[in-house]
Amino acid sequence: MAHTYQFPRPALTVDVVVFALDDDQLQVMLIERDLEPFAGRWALPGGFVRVEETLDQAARRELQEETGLKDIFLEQLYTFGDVCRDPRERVVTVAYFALVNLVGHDVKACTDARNAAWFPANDLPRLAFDHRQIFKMAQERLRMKVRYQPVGFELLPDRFTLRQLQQMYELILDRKLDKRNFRKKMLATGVIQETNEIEKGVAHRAARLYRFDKRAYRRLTKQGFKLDI
Amino acid sequence: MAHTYQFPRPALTVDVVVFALDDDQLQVMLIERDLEPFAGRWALPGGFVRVEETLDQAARRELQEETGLKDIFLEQLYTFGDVCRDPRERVVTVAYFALVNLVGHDVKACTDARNAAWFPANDLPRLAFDHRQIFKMAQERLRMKVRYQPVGFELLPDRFTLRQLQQMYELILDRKLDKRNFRKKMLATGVIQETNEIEKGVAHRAARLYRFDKRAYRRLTKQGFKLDI
DNA sequence: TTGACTTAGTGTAATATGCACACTATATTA
DNA sequence: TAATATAGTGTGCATATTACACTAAGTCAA
Repeated sequence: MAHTYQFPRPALTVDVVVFALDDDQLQVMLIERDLEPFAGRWALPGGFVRVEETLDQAARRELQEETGLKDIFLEQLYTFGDVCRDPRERVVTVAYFALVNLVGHDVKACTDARNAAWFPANDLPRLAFDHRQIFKMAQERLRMKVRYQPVGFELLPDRFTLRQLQQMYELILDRKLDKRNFRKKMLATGVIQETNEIEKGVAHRAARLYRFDKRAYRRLTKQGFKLDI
Repeated sequence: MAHTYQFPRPALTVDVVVFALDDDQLQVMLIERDLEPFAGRWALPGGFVRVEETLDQAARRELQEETGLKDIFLEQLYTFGDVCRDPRERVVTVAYFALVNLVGHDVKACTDARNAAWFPANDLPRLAFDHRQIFKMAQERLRMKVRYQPVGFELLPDRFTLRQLQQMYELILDRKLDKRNFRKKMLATGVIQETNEIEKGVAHRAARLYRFDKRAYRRLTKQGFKLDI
């Protein structure tokens, strides 16, 4: 079925930069393209926006179809509209970034038979289209955002140690932080709460587990906060 | 001439929230719609993206066509893609925000015979479509941005007094600032330079004029800065 | 010319925040 | 039970933030 318009229209897509946290690496989800252009090259998950769905819905749908990830933190990043970013025709893409904790989110390799895999954020392969540029903006946004919003908890499991939390910040910001100052500041914000549990299965003194206080979390997500680290 | 695609495509537009600074008000540029839907209602300037132009180019072109404004500060804000934001058909719009100083930028009422005018930001009329929501996000972005980037100088004339600069911050942030602390901090950033000139035609002691240091300005625009006011 | 008025321009002291820094406690494993 | 690995904790110095009030210089009108 054909659709006809008086004036030519750009195609509209969404692309998603999904970040996850490995033990000691920040990871990004990529899929392998099987069609031209850039067949065989890795690319960000994404696809066309349908006329009956919002942009957010399109991003979530494509993400689930291509990687199996669902119900994750997703936020609009920027819209890329260079005329020649796709060699075939004019394609404007609304880029998103997403954060997910690896525990409880299996990546299936997936409905449209494309290969999906995690790559370390600081060692990505060559990407299709302008996806490298999109990734860089997502990384920059994550760095900025993490400093004044309690974002990033989405990268951790439900219960976590302060060590894990600090390591997350260190991976995102790409620098070492002082343990005592970090704990002091983080606890002062009130976003995390002590639990009675401690971690299990470690070959040394076990650390206390914390969880984040959803009430404070929501409040600070709106108001912003100063975690000047 | 008709254009046919295999799948339906949303229309793609740009809309621009233009801020300017009056003596004692933050102003926003609006145009009066002469066509349905929302005929007679005020709306943000904007229009369709052409396939041979980037999104930024589209925003600049529409702005010039509808308001006569050109060569102004322009930055992408967010892309609005709710399914029913335009009652006629699916329209996705890439919103921009712009800053302009009123001196030297006449608003003509304009090529496509629509009425263009400035309105005080805190007393806008009812707007067409979801433009109220777009405006609110632009205002919020401006508030956030002004605190850690030397943006906002675009709202002032080439030479300005510290009083004008402080008033601009007060209007954007909607709160009073301490004069001495403001001057201290602002001068400490190094973005503004003293000139030998003083203001003219005022009925009281004339204030020194300053200009902003373009070199420092560009550096701090990239690096970010902390003007914790 | 002078007095009234209006805004420009300036410094300090108290408080809060940021930052650097090292040892003891507790669990596991051999 | 000794070795090892990480957890967990406080202080002092430097810097930044804030609150706050008077004199200086110009215009204008009587």
